[in-house]
Amino acid sequence: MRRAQAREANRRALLNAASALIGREGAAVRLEAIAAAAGLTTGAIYSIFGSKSDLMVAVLADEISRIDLAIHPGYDPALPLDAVIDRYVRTWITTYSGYSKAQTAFELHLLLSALENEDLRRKLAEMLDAEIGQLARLLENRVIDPARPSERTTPQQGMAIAKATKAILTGFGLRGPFMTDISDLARQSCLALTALVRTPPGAPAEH
Amino acid sequence: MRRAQAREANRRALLNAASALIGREGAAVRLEAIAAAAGLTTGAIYSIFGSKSDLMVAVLADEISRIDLAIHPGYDPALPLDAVIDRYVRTWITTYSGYSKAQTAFELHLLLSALENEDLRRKLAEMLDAEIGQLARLLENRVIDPARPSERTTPQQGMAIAKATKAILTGFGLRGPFMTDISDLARQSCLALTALVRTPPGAPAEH
Amino acid sequence: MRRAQAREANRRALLNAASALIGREGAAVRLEAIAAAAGLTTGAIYSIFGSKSDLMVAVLADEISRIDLAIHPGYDPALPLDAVIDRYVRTWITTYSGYSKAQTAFELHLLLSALENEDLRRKLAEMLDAEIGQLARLLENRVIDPARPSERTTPQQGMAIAKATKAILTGFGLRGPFMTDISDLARQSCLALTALVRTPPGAPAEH
Amino acid sequence: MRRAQAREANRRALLNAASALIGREGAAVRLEAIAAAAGLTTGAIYSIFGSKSDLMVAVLADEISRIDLAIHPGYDPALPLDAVIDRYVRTWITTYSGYSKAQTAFELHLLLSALENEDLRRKLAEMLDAEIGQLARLLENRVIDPARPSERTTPQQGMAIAKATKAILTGFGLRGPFMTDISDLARQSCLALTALVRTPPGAPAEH
DNA sequence: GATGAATGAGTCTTCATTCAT
DNA sequence: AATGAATGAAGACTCATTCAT
Repeated sequence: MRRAQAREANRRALLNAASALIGREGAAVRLEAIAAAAGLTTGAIYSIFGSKSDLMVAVLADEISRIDLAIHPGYDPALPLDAVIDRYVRTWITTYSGYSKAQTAFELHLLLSALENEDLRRKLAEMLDAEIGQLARLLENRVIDPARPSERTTPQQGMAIAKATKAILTGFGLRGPFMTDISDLARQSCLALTALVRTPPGAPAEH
Repeated sequence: MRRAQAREANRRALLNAASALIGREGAAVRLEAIAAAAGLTTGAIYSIFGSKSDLMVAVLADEISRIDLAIHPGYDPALPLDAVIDRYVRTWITTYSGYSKAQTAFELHLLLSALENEDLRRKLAEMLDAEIGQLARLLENRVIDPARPSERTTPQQGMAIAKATKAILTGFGLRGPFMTDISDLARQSCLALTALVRTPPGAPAEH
Repeated sequence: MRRAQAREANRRALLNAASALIGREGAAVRLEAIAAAAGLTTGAIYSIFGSKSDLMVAVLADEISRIDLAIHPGYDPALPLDAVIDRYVRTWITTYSGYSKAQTAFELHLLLSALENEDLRRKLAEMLDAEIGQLARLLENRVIDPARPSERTTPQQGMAIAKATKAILTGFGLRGPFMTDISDLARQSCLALTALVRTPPGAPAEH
Repeated sequence: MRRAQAREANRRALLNAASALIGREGAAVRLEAIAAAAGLTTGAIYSIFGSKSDLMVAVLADEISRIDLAIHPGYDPALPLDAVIDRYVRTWITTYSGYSKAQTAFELHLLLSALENEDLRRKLAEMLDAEIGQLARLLENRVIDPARPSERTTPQQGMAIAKATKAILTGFGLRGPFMTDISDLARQSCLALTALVRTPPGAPAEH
């Protein structure tokens, strides 16, 4: 029994070390560095994970479950659409501006690994889907225009705005290190996205 | 004089070969493969570009200017804002859907390198700025609402929409490999961004 | 424990192989050749020495200690100064005449590297100091003139002769490839250096 | 005729550039660097010298003739042996302490090249022989012991001391960068070498 | 006679992976 | 189960040399 515990502890140590080092140095970290940071040797990685790529998958899976744990609680159902978005984006901006370059780098590395590894790709796709789903649920059944309180977002509309919002935030996030202050524009852009579900006086142009 | 032409032809051949191979195999392509595909040798790459990483930067710059070329051939100044955006996004989608996973990966690689290398960061920032500037110029002085033809986008407004548009396209581009068909949503989202400059009947919510 | 022994054996094998090949082909030997001659692979060299240049330093240190080992096995304390020198020089000549041109070249290479690399310079300086120190200890407290057995070399005198002896041997060694047979002259010159500590009937000329 | 002059000028420029760069960077200088320093291109080197190694030979030959030009004039024939040596060594020390590391490096490079190229070796051997011959002539027919003015050095003795002196100075010269102040010891050691031709009261020990 | 663009062989170095202990 | 020494394939980069202009 104690054997199994020790092994689990080693697994954890390696996972943490890997996560930290990937954030700092990228996916090209040497296994020896990870092992050393965990107080072990490369052999242990092979004993526990089988290969570098398997270790990477494990790190991603671990990261995903960690994020899931930190998920945001429901907002007041009475809030109108733009208020929800505004709140969400403000939270995102706050969180993101606290992000170090290293963390951004870490996510890019994960994306990259996922692009090169079908297993990872699927896992990441699931994770992103779940994330979007959560936001979509937050955005559905919301009053769009306070003047017409009966008109509320459908689940499909919630999903559409969720996807667009996530996309624009991703875009601003990545371009952040290359531009000057974007937080205001990011917020206003997200609010502008509510136009996706606003029926203008004229005609909505579907393709 | 023919010497310079030959060199330029070689440069082009290398750029094309590199672009194609990176699209197929990712940024890890061997220089020898690129050189061979261009009918040259690795030495030529060093003679012309100086190093692998410099070649990469050149490829990216070339890629960007290629997209720009495909897009900006002078739009009719009479087109209203949303028509210009619609056209721009359609072109982008066409170009981008021809993009392979590997090409996306290539861009991520460059972003990452740029995060770790101040020189590269600056270069990339410049390129992105220029890119946005071009789009901004396309979007300025456009009729916003056909009903009020005298009201046109200011340069500041053009810049704001350009930034937001680029961000959202970046976001959709990156998330593409992990989502199903996003082209319609991408287009509509971009159009929704025109809300950034539309004066709603009610009150504009500045922070 | 056997692991450490095996590693040490590999270290030795690489050192010997390197020494032999450098003697035959010069400092430009390929690492692969050295590794192969030792029945190992290039990776082993990096595992054990870290780099080619570190291997080179190790070879030199080994070479020096080998000569020292061959020479200093405790000379009889009763031997007078000139006998010790005579013996020392004879050993040196024997060792050195086994030296190939390439080995001389190897030492020149190291000297050069040391002139261009402060780290190496210090290391080499230490090694040379130690070498001289050993010889100096061999030469101190020796009877200078059998007729006056109570008069013995001081440590300072031992050091002076050691330095001069080493210098002249270095000189003869380097000039060897460009001159015909110098061994007799080398030996006699070293003996002549004892004049440094012999009180001539007349006056000692200090500067 | 002007063609030939231009070519000769280019030859000189390349020779000078090569000499300077070898002194600074060693024999591993790239031809392009030499050519650039001479305001030409690598092709010119091949046109004029044929190959890198041929250029090296030409540089050495040039260097030799330059040194020959700077040769020292005869000393007063009445000076006794040790005075001549003393004077010679003092001059050497003065000259040598003005030597830059680069110059020492340059000579080492020449030695090295000579060890690897039979042509160069022969040329250098000739040069060194000539040098020693000159010193030998300076040292022959000199009074050894002022008390016995009729006893003078034979040509053979002059040659022997010359060889030994040159050797010890070479040795001290090379070890200079690795030791602290050696000038006094160098001078005294050279004077001690006169013991080679001094008949001690006892018996001279020939092998 | 000089140019300079391209060649291409030559080598060091890295690092995931294996396996005897 | 972990160690850690050795493997060995992979690849970037250098630079003397060639040759069409």
